Amino acid sequence: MTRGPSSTHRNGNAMADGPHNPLHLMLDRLGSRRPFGDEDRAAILNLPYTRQSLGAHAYVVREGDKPTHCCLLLDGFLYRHKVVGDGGRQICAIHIKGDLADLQNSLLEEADHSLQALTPCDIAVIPREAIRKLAFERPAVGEAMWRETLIDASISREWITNIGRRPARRRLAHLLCEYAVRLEAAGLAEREKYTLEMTQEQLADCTGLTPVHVNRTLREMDSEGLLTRSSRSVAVNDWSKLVAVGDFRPDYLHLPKDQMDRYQRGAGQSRGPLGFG
Amino acid sequence: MTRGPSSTHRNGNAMADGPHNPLHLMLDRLGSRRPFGDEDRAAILNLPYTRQSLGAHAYVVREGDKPTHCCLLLDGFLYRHKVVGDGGRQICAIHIKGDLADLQNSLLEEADHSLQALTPCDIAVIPREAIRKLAFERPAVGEAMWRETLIDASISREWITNIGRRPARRRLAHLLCEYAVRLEAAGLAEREKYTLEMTQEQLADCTGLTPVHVNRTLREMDSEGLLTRSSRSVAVNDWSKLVAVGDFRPDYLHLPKDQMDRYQRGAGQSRGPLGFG
DNA sequence: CGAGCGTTTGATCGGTGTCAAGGATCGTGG
DNA sequence: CCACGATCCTTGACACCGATCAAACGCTCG
Repeated sequence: MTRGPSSTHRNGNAMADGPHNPLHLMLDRLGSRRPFGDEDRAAILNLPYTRQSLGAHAYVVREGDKPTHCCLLLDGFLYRHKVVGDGGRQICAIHIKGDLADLQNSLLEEADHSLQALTPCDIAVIPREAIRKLAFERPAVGEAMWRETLIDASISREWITNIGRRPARRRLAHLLCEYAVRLEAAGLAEREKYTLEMTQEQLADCTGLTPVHVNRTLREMDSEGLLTRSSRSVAVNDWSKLVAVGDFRPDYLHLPKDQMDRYQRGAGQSRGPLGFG
Repeated sequence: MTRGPSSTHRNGNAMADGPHNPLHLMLDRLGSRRPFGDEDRAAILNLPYTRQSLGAHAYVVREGDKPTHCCLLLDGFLYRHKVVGDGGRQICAIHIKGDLADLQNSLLEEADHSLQALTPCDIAVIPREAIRKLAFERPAVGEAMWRETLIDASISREWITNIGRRPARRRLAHLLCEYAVRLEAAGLAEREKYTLEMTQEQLADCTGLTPVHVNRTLREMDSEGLLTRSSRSVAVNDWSKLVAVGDFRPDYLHLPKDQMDRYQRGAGQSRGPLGFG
């Protein structure tokens, strides 16, 4: 239940940019908007890190911890959540391969929420001091990291809106759209056919609903032909319809422009009133 | 309804740190955790800015805009909100005097939500390029600004949790606690007696409830003696009880340590089960 | 084959939303 | 200083979405 088993260690050195350095993932992510110069690249690839494997449900950070490291997700899925006084759990973010899952812990002293493995994961754990040093010595990298945290915050705002102002159907559809677009944008799946690595209980914790109600709603959407489920995988039968039901506009994901165009108007709707109640 | 009337202009110059420079507010906020050196201080105080007065409901930024400036709130209250397809509004943040209300717009190209005046406001509007330049040339300042955005994100996560997993009573109580603590921490009011600059409709838009239900719930809390309302001001009769009802733990606000101690345990409860349903 | 977990289903309850109307308050102009 | 309109607050009756409780079902993996 806590930290996973296998763990290799390795430090920055002259061979840092060998092809199997997992920090390439971080480099790609941070450099996606504007490519880095050689020195910036080298600085990222020379970051010290420890590689770890986590079993499902393993904690990376617990609420209240004073984190010493940040976490780059190399494979699998992580989620972040908070717990309320009566035991309820609220998931406030899902992370996919390539995400820097808790950059905020590099500057804030105490973790205000927990970070946990959704599926078995591989992560690279980077000392928070190294992250800070990099951020402030190499402005281009610092900007990219700051930017990542800002996008994370933008997604949080959309979740607030989703949970606060959309009924269950739309709420779930919106989550499915977001998940699909992020997976596809990361090159991990097609937006119309992917594996949803969440139980219905976890979906409920993302959306502020009950597992039972998630079940009924999903089932309803399935029987209407909106989507097709089998075990954990989801096939979206009609993307533009799902977008309409979910009231989904991807602007808040702040994707690179070329990617944005693919989602901008799944069916032509944008700000107008909603179809497909 | 849009931008307010009066507007003086002024640029960075040798007299920048005169006593009436409104950027002192920014300096105090950013330097609250760790004081700046002289050069950092000067760099902040020499930032170019334009001063503006806004009427209530005036927009500073609209969703979809490509902002060219960031906004330092000198006086009054601002709020940020998103609108869903069927017209519902969700407020996702409240800003008080001294807040840098939309720092994210310094790095993200397109505003993913609107920024609007809750009350008549004075703001200083700073070119986004100047903010970026400052952030990356003066690491100590950049770190403080990044940190501000991270705290903002932390509050967003708490709102997700509040809206997603707490019933109306707790939800409202939580919001009242947060507001009180932030006001007091900024030296603007006492946490047990302050003016709540929001209509019940706006409270509803913060909490994902209906105005009618906000009214009943508030009224119920009033008649129970939890709080006393008169026009817009709120007197908290029993802080520790409100904290208990609101399931409020202030850690997520990441206040400076000395301030934190005052709120940490209003009544001794912390993670345990809740009293006062 | 059994245990454990996740899904499905039905019956019922209750918290919040909706609709509608009346009352209070406040700023503004006559 | 009063009248007026606009905005906000208050209240009641009722509807409904989603929660709760409880049980059975179906995978999947030792």
